[in-house]
Amino acid sequence: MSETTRSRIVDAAETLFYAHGLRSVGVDAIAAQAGVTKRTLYYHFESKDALIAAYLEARDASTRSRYRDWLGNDDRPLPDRIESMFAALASHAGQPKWRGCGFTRAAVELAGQPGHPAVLMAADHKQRFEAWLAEELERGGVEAPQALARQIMVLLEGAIALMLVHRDVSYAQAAGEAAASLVANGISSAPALHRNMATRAVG
Amino acid sequence: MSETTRSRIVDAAETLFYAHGLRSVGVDAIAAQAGVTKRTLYYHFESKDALIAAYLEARDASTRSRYRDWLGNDDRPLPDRIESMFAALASHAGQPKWRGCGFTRAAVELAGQPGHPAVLMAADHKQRFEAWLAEELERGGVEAPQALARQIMVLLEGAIALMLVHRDVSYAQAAGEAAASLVANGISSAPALHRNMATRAVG
DNA sequence: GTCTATACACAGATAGAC
DNA sequence: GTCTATCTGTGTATAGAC
Repeated sequence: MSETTRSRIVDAAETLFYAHGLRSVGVDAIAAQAGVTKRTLYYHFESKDALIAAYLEARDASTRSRYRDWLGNDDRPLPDRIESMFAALASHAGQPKWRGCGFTRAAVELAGQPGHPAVLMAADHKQRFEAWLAEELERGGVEAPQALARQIMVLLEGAIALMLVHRDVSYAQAAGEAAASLVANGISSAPALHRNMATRAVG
Repeated sequence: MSETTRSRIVDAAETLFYAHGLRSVGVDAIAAQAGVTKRTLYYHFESKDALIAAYLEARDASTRSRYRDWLGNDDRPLPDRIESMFAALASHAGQPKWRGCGFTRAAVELAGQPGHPAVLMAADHKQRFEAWLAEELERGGVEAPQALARQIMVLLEGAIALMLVHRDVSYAQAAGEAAASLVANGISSAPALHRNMATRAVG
């Protein structure tokens, strides 16, 4: 079947691109991993760039649904849900095969080519993610959901980058505590309900 | 002179590696940019990896001194100084040639080779940076300087990554406001002195 | 649709003259 | 110390048979 061949190629591309990066992986390696020849790969994909696009498109939905699971849908307080999301990220990042965010890494690798399709796809993904976060925050009763979503994005992104550099998942915990504090302070402006941010942040 | 030739090569490497990435730039291009031949380049550097190391070493001191300038040394309140640092980052990131953090980008490009010297240099640089931040926070009277320095690192790193992806410097502003709030709350635990984080964060 | 074989450019690195 | 010329591997992509 053509569909299964194509999907095998995409699976191989996902595995190798995420593990080693875009430029480090050649189409030879992807074809070999998929169990086909280069010629077959080029029958299904016009170019390596098209394969990169297919790789990122496959990751988009799965990544967002993963974070949806991490945030959860229960009736717990929103700050706790946010902190749980960061805790799940830390656990995920501790796995040996974890290599950060595939979208950010693609944008970084192609930073010299701002118009590259993969860079645009990365920006779209991040924007959709941020919009989803804002929706969740709004449903949770946050006063300024968009501004807060942006700050949580920064914390997520920074934690991922530093966990990748240092191989130390504690950055996600520090980020999660900061995020939870921001959310807690954004839900109610009554002073009595404010958590002590310094205490939480130091945790 | 041998020294000037070598430094011309390093300058060329800095320009090209930062602009286009490590793997995208070949030694041919660096030699051409430096005005020497490949053979001369290989007389001064054992390998491309050695050249990459020289590139990162040259960036280490300059990057840290740049942030030192941005933070300033005056007697303004620490939260304002931190926010100024993020504002300066935003201004810097708005320049057309800006391409994010060279160290993070190196670590990302080489994520598939965790033991690579450049990855270790990136980790060292980040660690030194974080230690410097902690010192400054401690001098500013912050209660938990190390934990706070780590959170500010996360905010810096995340802002840089998202500015690179979106080409939108407002992420640095959002991060700066969050950082200033964290610092303000970390200086004094007296409730009356706590800034309203939500108000600041939305700004 | 999938194969074998190959074109063509460019990568990092080296030989040996001057 | 710097040059011209070259080696060898690998990169993306293609020709043409089956």
